[in-house]
Amino acid sequence: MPKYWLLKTEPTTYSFEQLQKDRKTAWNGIRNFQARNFVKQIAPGDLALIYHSGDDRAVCGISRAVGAPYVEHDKKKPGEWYQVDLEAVKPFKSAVPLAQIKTTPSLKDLMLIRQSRLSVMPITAKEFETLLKLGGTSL
DNA sequence: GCCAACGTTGGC
DNA sequence: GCCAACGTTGGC
Repeated sequence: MPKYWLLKTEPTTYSFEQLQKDRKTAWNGIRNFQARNFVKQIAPGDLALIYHSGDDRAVCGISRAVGAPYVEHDKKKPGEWYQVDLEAVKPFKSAVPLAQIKTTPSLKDLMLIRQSRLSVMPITAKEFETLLKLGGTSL
């Protein structure tokens, strides 16, 4: 069984649309211990929803991990950081805005809401399904 | 090791 | 533009 994740990105830096164009990318640049610990737990085949922070503030598509996480070194920030390769699966028919997430009772426990700065977080299968439904999309 | 100052992220 | 939350840095 795949696990489910929510990955946050600033769309002016790297957007889901860009991932669709690239088809596959190394999801990197994570420099936060809590987020890194989650990245290490991502397994090939896991599904990750992509959330745009900043002006969009919406969940806009589905991606899949295509390999195991691997080490990324950073001279400016010593330590072992991790990245993972993702492929675009499909965009949401309609993006699910943060405001809607906040008013949806079954999504009230999303870490996104409680800890807005965390960039990688696990979500439950139920939360994943709920978000897909709100986005008018199925796999 | 503590804490104040500062920087960054992200929402409003 | 502002503020809250959190992380980082540097003085002691």
